[in-house]
Amino acid sequence: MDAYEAVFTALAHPARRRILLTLNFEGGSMTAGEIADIFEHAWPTTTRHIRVLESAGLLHHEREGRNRVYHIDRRRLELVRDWLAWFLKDPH
Amino acid sequence: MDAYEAVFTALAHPARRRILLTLNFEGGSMTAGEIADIFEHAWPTTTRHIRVLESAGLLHHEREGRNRVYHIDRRRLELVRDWLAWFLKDPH
DNA sequence: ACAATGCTTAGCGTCATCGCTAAATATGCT
DNA sequence: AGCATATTTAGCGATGACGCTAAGCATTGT
Repeated sequence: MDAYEAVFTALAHPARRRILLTLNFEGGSMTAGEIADIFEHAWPTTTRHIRVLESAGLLHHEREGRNRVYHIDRRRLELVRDWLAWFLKDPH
Repeated sequence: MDAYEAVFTALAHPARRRILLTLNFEGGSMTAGEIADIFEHAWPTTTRHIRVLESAGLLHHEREGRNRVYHIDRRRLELVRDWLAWFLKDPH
């Protein structure tokens, strides 16, 4: 699966966009539990969304005791910005 | 369906991203047939992709004889750029 | 009026996505 | 060791996305 494909697919679901936004405004790092708490969804549902984001390279995680702390990778979003640049070259 | 949802969903499929890119480089306008020709897909498949793009507001069309000419709406892509801005505020 | 061209609509099959619940795993606490 | 906490993995069911073929419309040309 190529990079664009993975990233655009990851961004296609509102829950996943919301995870990224929340993570962003919380400073870039949150535990799985904190992320799960922003949704009404059952936790495993959120776990899967997180996995999609992570395998798109938009997140990565590290263990911290029994928590997993997820970090946003903002650089990965530049891929989208770069794709957009083909269209929005001239700022108007 | 809200605007972000429609646009991000539309961009999630490689065929649809390719339609936009091709349209962009061909000057912004192409007939349905020209668009269909860039794919191996059966024509109705492309018709549906076009419809997804159009209902996301990324395309609109007009009749011209028996052709339908599709135009890209680049302004609609600014929605994505604006969403990205939350993350990529400081240019780096 | 008829045929050809350009394109869409209808409808089907298959596979992926997304929600769920139940069970497993890993770490920490007593 | 045993229990609680944090989180994932497994697996199910419903719905939707996406490919296809066949049929339908509209416009143009003879």
